[in-house]
Amino acid sequence: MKERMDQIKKELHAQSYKLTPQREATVEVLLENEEDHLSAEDVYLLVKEKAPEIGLATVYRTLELLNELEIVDKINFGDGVSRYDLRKEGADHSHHHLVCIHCGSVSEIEEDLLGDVEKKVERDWAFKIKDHRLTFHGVCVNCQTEHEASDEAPTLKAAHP
Amino acid sequence: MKERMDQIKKELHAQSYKLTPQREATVEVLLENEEDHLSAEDVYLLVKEKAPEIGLATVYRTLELLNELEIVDKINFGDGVSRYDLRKEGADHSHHHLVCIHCGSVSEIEEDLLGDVEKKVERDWAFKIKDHRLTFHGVCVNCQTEHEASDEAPTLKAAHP
DNA sequence: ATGATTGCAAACAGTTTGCAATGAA
DNA sequence: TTCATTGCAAACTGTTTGCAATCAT
Repeated sequence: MKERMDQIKKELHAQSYKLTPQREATVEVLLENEEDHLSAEDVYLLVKEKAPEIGLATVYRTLELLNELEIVDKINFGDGVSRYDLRKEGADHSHHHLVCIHCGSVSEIEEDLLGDVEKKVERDWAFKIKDHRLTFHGVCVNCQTEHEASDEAPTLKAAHP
Repeated sequence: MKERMDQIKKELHAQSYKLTPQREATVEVLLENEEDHLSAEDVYLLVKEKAPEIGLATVYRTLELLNELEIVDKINFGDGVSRYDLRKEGADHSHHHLVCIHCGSVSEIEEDLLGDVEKKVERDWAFKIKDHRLTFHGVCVNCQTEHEASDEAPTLKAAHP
């Protein structure tokens, strides 16, 4: 985690952006909540604990900056809120998401499942792909078992295989 | 197109929703602009030509209704606007989109490219998929050729193969 | 020293809602 | 007739912006 932070600092410097305490605190929050999909407001509240003077506008500006630097992906699950998802170190694409339509939980698929599909799209549609957004809407394991006999039994325990 | 309209009317009736002129005009607009990805405001302006008294709120309410009935998919390309995409007759999933990061154009892939991927996700993540959102961000054919020698020559003419 | 960055408040944009009036069934 | 639906305006929510003060370099 420390290394990732240093690397991000380096990237900011490389583009001659200043490393302010506010930016540092924001990145810290993102690192500490890698698993989550925080909205700007969420980030704001968490950053406030470390840097109480920070303003919401600064959080927005920082998140936008991180998005431009491709450190973070701005994603959107259809509620009217943008969420910010830290990229894995070295990842060159946004990862996939599973959104449960019962409980609202969001989990991630880090494995890239689109390799073949992208090849096909680039070939058949002559479209040069730079990034993607893939989200599945459905029912997560917990909700499947809670909500009585489903018509198709779940096979695995969840978690990334 | 006429048949699709009748079918939609039937679906409204089936759920005992009333078929008002405003709803009819809205559906008409969606049918006449199937290729586009209209925002609520876009739809509003177009519907106003047929039914000048209509209010924006009614358009929003109608689009939400159509979304619930799965006649339309509410999609979001990351600008802060929801867009409404008419489903193909009988389609049980949202189709895929290609968004050009140069010119902003959006085109559609109607072929379902996710069959295998979904099988894998359902199996390995024990997630019951109900729908998906897949968008590729990249450079469309036009922009590839305009913007000088790209490092990889486009092979096809675009359009759905 | 100096231009980038910040906090604040005000401005915006898209969407939702309360309510009296209207209209489809 | 009767309850869903509409139009309007006002309310809301998330996000952006202008500006003087501040701070990293």
